[in-house]
Amino acid sequence: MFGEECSKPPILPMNAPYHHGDLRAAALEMGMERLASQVQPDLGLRALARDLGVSATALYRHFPNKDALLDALALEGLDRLGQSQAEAADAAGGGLPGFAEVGVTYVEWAVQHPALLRLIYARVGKVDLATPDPSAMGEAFRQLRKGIAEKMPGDLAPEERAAATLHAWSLVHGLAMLILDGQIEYDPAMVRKVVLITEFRDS
Amino acid sequence: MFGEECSKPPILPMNAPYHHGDLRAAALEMGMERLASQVQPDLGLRALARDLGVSATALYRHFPNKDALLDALALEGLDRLGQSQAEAADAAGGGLPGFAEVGVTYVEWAVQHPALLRLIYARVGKVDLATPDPSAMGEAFRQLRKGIAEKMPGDLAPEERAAATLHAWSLVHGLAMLILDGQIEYDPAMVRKVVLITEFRDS
DNA sequence: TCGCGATGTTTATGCCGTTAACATGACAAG
DNA sequence: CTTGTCATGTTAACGGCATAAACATCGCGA
Repeated sequence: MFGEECSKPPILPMNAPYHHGDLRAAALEMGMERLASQVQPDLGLRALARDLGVSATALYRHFPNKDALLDALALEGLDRLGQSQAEAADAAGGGLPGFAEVGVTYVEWAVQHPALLRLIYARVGKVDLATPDPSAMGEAFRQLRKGIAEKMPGDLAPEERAAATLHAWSLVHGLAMLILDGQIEYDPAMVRKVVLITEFRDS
Repeated sequence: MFGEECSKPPILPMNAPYHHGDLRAAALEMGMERLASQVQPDLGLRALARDLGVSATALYRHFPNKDALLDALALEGLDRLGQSQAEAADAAGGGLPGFAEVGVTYVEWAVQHPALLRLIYARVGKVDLATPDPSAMGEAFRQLRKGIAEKMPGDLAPEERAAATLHAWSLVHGLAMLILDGQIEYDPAMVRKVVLITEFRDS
């Protein structure tokens, strides 16, 4: 396979319990690394398998297809995003300033994890919402939305509240996307200012 | 090629001046058709060529590569979007209500041309902004931004004005993207309400 | 000890974008 | 009218991709 003599794997740890150890985890880890370090990461099954020192089709023992692997990565990213927002909400304390801080955090997280955020929305756009599909993907996103709605302060009427939540989410998402697409340069002060325009004009 | 007898093209018009007539225009037209009628259009060179009744590599006489074809389609879409917004601005008259109407129009256009809007932003994200690249793509987008900024009413300080413009653009873009990704259902009344939250709170 | 199932490999199929070599046919120069 | 040239289109080929099927290997439990 690799050479005529010596052990099979080149430099890999010898304590591999199975053939590889834990290929699924290794693949996800490598995928997350690429999403974190590259702007347009190559997440092809062959490329991944190659750099994992494994044959081209080995990953099919752990994922039914490429989409499943991408979904798993997007799910992990969604979890991290929600976590960052929860931390920001706690750190800022409740109220209007806290809510604004959650929005700013969304944009900053997007800037720090551009490829991952893109993957998340690329994948979430392909799940069928009508079907009662409790796939982790849809559920995680429902959680994210719920989190936003819950942190929304104020004593508005339910309808106004829904509109305000949607407004806030749209604003930070659009701002993040425009920055990621290079349409506007990232300026933390500007981001904060733009987000606060809405939040602090409230009543 | 097609048969042993009769004319070469199956049912195509006989008045084709050249081999095909105008393959470039035909390819772009078919691409736009697919972008308009399909959610996830197949814009592969082979698929396009196949349905155009032409060999797989014929398009390379008119486009250096696939990206160039996609860029041409995105450029056309960008032009149509700008046109829609200009019309909306005129129809609504100036002032704050007119500006809000431009925003609503952006979202509605996105809903009516989802694949095309996606293509636009997918392509515009790949142009290098730093380089003095006066490619039609970058120029068209600068025009779009300028249009938004110009229609922005009010007598704010320049800095406030910039922030408000960015705010408005982010809001409608984010709203459009969330609808396209199926995160929120399209409701014209809700869209209008959400957009107006900002515009009309302006003192 | 043995075998079975999980994991990985090999091989193959059909798609894709892209290139190079060749064919065709419209139009201009002679 | 002839001829040549260039734009346009075709064929064949290369490498890469996702995926499937058949085969190989190894850990672990009966």
